[in-house]
Amino acid sequence: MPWEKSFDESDVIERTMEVFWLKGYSATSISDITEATGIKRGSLYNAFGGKRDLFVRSLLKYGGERRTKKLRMLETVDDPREAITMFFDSLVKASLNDRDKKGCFLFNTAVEYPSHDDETKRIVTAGLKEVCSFFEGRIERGKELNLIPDSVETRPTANALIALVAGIRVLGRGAFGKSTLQQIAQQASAMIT
Amino acid sequence: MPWEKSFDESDVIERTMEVFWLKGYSATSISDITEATGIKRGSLYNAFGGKRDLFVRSLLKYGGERRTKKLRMLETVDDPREAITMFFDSLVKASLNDRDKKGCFLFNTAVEYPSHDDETKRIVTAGLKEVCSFFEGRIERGKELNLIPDSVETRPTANALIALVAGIRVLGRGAFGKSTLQQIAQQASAMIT
DNA sequence: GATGGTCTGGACCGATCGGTCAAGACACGG
DNA sequence: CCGTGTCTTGACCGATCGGTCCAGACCATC
Repeated sequence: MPWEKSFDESDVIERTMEVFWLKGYSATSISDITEATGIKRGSLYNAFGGKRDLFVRSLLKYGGERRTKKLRMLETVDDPREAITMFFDSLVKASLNDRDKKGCFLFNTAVEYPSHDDETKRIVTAGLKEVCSFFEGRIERGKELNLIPDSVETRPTANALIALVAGIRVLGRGAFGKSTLQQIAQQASAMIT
Repeated sequence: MPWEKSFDESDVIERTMEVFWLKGYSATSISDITEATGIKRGSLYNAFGGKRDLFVRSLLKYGGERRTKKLRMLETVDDPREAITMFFDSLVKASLNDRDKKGCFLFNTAVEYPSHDDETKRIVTAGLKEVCSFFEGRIERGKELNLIPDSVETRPTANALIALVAGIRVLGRGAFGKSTLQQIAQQASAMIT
């Protein structure tokens, strides 16, 4: 058979993801993507389909490579309180190092809500639930180990934590500065003690 | 002099605001606005300028009429803890009654960050600071009245509260349901006791 | 009722949008 | 070295984008 593709699909999606991540779905044009990837229009459509397909692939790649890996790694930390604290610290660190102020692809997409179809919404919701489950799991584990008091209610606290994540990611897009984000992370840790 | 405008500018901005609020800046077209307002293209440009001007006017109207009025009203409540609780309750209620899932215009805009110019960013930041100041003021007042313990740190707590507001508004756009939002609000109240 | 000013409606503008397509470049099996 | 089938390229498509413009509708003034 004939002639392989001249590019690596995963690389192209990675670059595509960064454009969508920064500008959002509506404000990103196909031309933005061809410029960012160096792939010409026709090849893009031949390889991936249309704009929506590129977006969904980007979202899935974001979830699989960034979020899931990170959460699995944190679940190996002995002290579940530390796992949660580390999660928030890395969040703040990521926001401060984020020179383009991209924020979090997942939350950005959640806010773009009405521009997206059901499949996209489902992916976003699943991603958020995954983080939520991580918090719940760590809180429960902390109770088992008597590191987190039973007075901490698992579900409400997990939900509040993910709300704080949303806050850090949204406000970190430019509205608020370093010390503010750090204080939010500090309060998050305080919720589980 | 001749002939007044056939429409009320404030009404037109109100309808325009709702379109921007729902769809965001990039995904909203001038045609969307002419359809929502019934005002023809030429008149719109004659009266307001361009798309960006319409957006800024919408943002300012949102801040002045919705946020500021509400905060002033809540500041008259005797118990500052109750003022904060009421704020979160009304937030949850608004999110649940929000059939279009518009969320909060301010946070939606904050997430659309790179599509906007400096003036817009300034308006958004000022709006968020206003809410933050409200929280700080209420917490301080609560301490004066010995209703809020001194162990509650004013600034970090205020920042965490606004992060929770962001969370409710973002997650309330469709990802999470009623009980989740209520639990977040409940945790917010718990932070100041 | 003629004049002068503002506002309205909608045709029109070039640019750009997402998407298509056909011609050519290329690597394989025969 | 000739098909055969895939991938690349850039021209091209109709639709829509934000924005402009002007003829005509309209009211106040004289």
